[in-house]
Amino acid sequence: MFFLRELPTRMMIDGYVSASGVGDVDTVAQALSMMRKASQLERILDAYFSSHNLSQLKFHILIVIDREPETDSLRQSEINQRLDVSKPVLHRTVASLLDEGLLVRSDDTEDSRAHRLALTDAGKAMLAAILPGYFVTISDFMKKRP
Amino acid sequence: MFFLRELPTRMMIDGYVSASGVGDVDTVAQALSMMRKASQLERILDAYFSSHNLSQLKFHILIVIDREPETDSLRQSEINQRLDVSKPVLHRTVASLLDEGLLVRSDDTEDSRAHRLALTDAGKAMLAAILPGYFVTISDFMKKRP
DNA sequence: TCCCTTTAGTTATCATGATAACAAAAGGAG
DNA sequence: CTCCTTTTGTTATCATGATAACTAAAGGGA
Repeated sequence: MFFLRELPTRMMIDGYVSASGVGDVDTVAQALSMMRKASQLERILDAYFSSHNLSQLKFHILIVIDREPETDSLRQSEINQRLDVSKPVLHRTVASLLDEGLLVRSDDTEDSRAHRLALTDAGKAMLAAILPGYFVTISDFMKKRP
Repeated sequence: MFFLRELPTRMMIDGYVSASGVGDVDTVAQALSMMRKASQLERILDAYFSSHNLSQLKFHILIVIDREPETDSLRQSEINQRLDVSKPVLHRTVASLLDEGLLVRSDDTEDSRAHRLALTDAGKAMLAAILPGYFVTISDFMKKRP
């Protein structure tokens, strides 16, 4: 999360940077602007997910399973390869999705340590319900803050 | 935080979006790319701050006090006007900075509820020590991922 | 086969974000 | 001045991110 409401002007960055003579002022200004904008959009999306009793991470878990071309289920470790999140957090969040009935777990026939995770009908319905608003929210934000 | 390692292709987005006929595919793809990039940079910066026993928020608190043109101290509420963070989190983090000796607190002569928060010499030294690496880190990242 | 390393998942604990609800002081209308 | 509202700061509690350390199964080489 990037908290600064008012970004530093190029002059301010220059005051900090050129004292040390490192880095490019315009590039830094552009990066700060990107981080601020992304944080604002993240706040808006979090509120949207929250209103559907979901979170960004839960949504991403559902999405990576849903978009898999060959199969309709993934192992936790396979989800981990696709999502940049720690194992314990993924574990806890998957447990929560199982509890809420959006995912089902079945044994993996090839590895007794692992399980396969698939969307339930409720999980598919949740994705279908949430996706249009997700894209509209993003489009609207980008329109207002290009 | 935006977790998806591999962004959806425009075709995939189109598969999701055009089913509902809402939003612009290219705009959404651009927004997702921005969020992913910002999250990656945030991870790198968090690691950098962490190596100095700091955090993004602590850094931003120091910065907004330091860059104030008229005065060398701010109230907690004034910091809150400049940083997009909740009051309790700001309170806790300011307490931590006071504890670490990077900030000092003095009474506010005009409002007995409030206090004024200023950088200590250690706080100024911390900023001076961390800023060059901060800008270099951002510059390097943007160079590698334009 | 036996042993060592790697992989899958889990548990415990901590760090850092949020909201709700509160006290106390300030401020303003009558 | 008195009362009501707003502002400032705080506490309690929860949500969600991380690391460290663990078990159990799989896999691979001598």
